[in-house]
Amino acid sequence: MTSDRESGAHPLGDVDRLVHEPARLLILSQLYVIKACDFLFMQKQTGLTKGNLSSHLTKLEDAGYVEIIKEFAGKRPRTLLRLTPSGRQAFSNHVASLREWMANVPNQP
Amino acid sequence: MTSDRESGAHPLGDVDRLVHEPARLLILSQLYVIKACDFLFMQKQTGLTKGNLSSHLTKLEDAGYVEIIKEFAGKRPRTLLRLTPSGRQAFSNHVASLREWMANVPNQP
DNA sequence: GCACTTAGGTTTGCAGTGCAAACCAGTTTG
DNA sequence: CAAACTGGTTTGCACTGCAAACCTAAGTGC
Repeated sequence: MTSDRESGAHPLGDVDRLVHEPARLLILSQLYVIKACDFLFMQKQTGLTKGNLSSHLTKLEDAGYVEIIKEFAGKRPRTLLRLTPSGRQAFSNHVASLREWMANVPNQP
Repeated sequence: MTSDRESGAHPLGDVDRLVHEPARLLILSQLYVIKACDFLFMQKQTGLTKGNLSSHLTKLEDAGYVEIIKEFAGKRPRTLLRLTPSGRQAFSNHVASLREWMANVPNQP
């Protein structure tokens, strides 16, 4: 019964996979800077398909990382996206982990 | 018939998901520095379970990113791991993409 | 008024993946 | 000889990312 798994105290060992996903990194990094935008703007910025973007957003919303506000602009629906405080925190932590990890990766091939 | 998907020329848009996986980032970054090691050493370093490590290594081998050399140390089998040139290249590219992307992420919350 | 298109997304189907548990061949120990 | 350990590999499964298909409401041609 040797316990097989070791400590796991590595910078990347217990990374938040919800944040680590590339598409979501793009979404979060946008919101991290611009505070709020609508669905279509985000689609342009990230290059994702609507379906794809929609499901990533839902996932981020379920995690409490982004707030999805639906309102009407005139008579047309519009979806506003905003980073929640805990989303901001999670993203910031993730980037910090990456930076820390990368600090140990030498530059020269 | 609006084409839905946009260019996708973002730094993270077409990231190599084989490399991006956290467990594999750990493996590759180890090999990037130490040139070669055996299975158990890698397990200690990464904190992965054997099964998990084994399957990640197989995947990296299939991709041509690591070389898995089986030999005997006395009477006991030993598995040596080494980064291939293309693995080194792929990892290096990936880190470069991350660095580039992170350069646009502001430090302050 | 009525068909058709467009905007703005959501839901569905499916292939691919990461994970640990179960397994296995060979070796050492009691 | 049996039990336990080494050094891994294979299996089973739940989850996930993706694009295609779908949906509802607003505009447009006639």
